[in-house]
Amino acid sequence: MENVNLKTIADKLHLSTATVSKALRDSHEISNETKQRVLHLASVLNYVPNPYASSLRKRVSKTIAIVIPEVDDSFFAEAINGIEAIVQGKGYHVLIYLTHESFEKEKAIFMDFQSGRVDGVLLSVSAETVSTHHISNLQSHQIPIVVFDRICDEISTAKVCTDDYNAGYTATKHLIDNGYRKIAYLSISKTLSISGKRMKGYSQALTDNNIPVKEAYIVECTLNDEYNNAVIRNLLQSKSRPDAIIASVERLTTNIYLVCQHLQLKIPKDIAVISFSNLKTAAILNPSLTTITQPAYEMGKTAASLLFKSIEKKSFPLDTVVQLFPSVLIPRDSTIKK
Amino acid sequence: MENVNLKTIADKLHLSTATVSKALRDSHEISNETKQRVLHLASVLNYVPNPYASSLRKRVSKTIAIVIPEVDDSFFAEAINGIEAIVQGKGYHVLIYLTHESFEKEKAIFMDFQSGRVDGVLLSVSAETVSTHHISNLQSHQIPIVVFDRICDEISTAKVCTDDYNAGYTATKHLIDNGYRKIAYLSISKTLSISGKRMKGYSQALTDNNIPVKEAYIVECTLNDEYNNAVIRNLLQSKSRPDAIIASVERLTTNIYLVCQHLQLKIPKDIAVISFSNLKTAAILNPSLTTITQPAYEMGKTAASLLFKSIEKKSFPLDTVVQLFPSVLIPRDSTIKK
DNA sequence: GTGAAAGCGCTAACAA
DNA sequence: TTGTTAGCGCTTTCAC
Repeated sequence: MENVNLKTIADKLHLSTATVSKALRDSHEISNETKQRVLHLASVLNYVPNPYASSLRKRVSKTIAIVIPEVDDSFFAEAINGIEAIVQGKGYHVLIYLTHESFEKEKAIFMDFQSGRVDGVLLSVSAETVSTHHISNLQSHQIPIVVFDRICDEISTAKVCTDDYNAGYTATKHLIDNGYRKIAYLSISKTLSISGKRMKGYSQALTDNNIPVKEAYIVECTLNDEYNNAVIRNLLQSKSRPDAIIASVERLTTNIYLVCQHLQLKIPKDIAVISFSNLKTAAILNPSLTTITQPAYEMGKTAASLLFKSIEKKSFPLDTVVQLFPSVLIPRDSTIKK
Repeated sequence: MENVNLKTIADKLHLSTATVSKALRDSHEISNETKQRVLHLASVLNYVPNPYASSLRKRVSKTIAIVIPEVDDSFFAEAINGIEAIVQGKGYHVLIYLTHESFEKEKAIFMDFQSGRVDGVLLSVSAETVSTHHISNLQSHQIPIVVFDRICDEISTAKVCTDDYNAGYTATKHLIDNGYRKIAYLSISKTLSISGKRMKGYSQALTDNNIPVKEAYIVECTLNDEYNNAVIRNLLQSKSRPDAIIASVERLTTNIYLVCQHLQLKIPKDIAVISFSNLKTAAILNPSLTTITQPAYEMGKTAASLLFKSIEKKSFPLDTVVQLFPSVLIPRDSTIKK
């Protein structure tokens, strides 16, 4: 099949490409009759404009990027759905990039964006991200960026997130209220802001309840299941075994449950478990899992909407926007002794 | 910050853009000294080539598309990881499109691809997809397509999938072997090939074991949780209640478990459950879930590799390739009475 | 209301 | 080895 372009149509109709172009974009300069003829032929010939020619000329790509650590996570999956709902309506396209928690990858991706490949970026930073030059650097190229969930306080742009300090505090308080005092916290990064804030909430809740914060109870996990299992096993076999665990990310849940099974520790009798999680299966786990759940879909929608506000009106001041969403603690059996 | 392009570099170095272009692409025509000077200045100026200019000129986008029904599903999430692993290595970019099971959306997306936006497409068809014109139409524009998991027999291109007939048969046989005979099948689409094949395996297994196939036991579900819950509730409250359920997609698991909880039906005593699923939490559900699990990551990798074979060598015959992966039945407590 | 011409940034053929 | 030129397909002045 031939590739049909403006010239094809122009030639057949004895018009110029300029006229055809304008007709297709419904310009007022063009007579109705011409518009009809052009539109008709275009549809007959199945004309689809070349987006790259248009991008090159207009310096606009009609494309945004989503840069996230991973997809195999309910929060990000749901957030993508929210983003997509907005993007869809705008007729934009979505490039997706997974950093797998690598700062190097994140930097390389952002470097590439200087090319004008995308009109805006939705970012959730990697666990390894320790500086924000790549971000501000891109901003200096007038590419709007909205960070969501895993934000960086340092960068000056719109932030869509939950109140992680409070969430950490609430989770810890919930455990304390249910009779647990030896509470461990599984982090995924020392540097990640959300992890840090959740942890601060955790420490503060302990302190407020006269429970000393124990270094040994703060454990850093990774992307590696083997490693995480080992770390969790160690924790649960240590002589001062905790009686509760807070998992700062969804994916640690399975590790914890399996290690407990393996060690024949009963949840919540021997050990309580609460997880930051959007897992649909939380309610049907054995036992059902108490979660801190974020409004992922709404956060995705909001992040995308903000980004488009800036794309559509570049004077829109992203840097002043902080959209804080409430996350909710959903108490289930994993933290409540019968 | 200024946008630096070939001309910027050429001017500063008193070279032509052609020379700079060639130098950057390490052409043998260019002297080493010139290459060094160009490379150096490019890195100093932070030059990033405009991908759309290059795409326009070379008629190659260095971009592929993933078109899938949804992301919030472990199979697709893992498949994306596999795809990304390959794409990453090729220096390609990934556009992602979610059809949310809508045939209309799928068609519109494929229509757009005629523009040359992508060099290839990885597709898992929507549940509503009833014809394949949009696919063959795109193929006639020389865009290679690889279908994975949810394939269409009619289209002539590479297919990466599991043996769904066998999987359906095996699942059913497993239930029969464990003493269940009133086995229901939850489908998501009458037209979807994988759903049909899994169902055929189901029927055949029943027939082979002298169990009549009951229409009432074959239930079509949707994307709507409310609706699915109602349908499942009906099924489980009917006077001829089944004693086992096969869920043809992962996301129905939570519905089934919750309805059972609600109706106070015990799994697997009152009702067995087996699901096509890649859920990481399968092993820690209450009770642990027997699954038919597909090698999603490998399938994603294979699909992407095949696509690139065709992109890189357009004579590569995709249409003869069918990569059948084995899915595995992982028996757990949800189908095995104690 | 329509068209000619220039140009977005890059690459490829061809000249020098 | 380097440069000139043309052009990918589209949009946008500006002239008619």
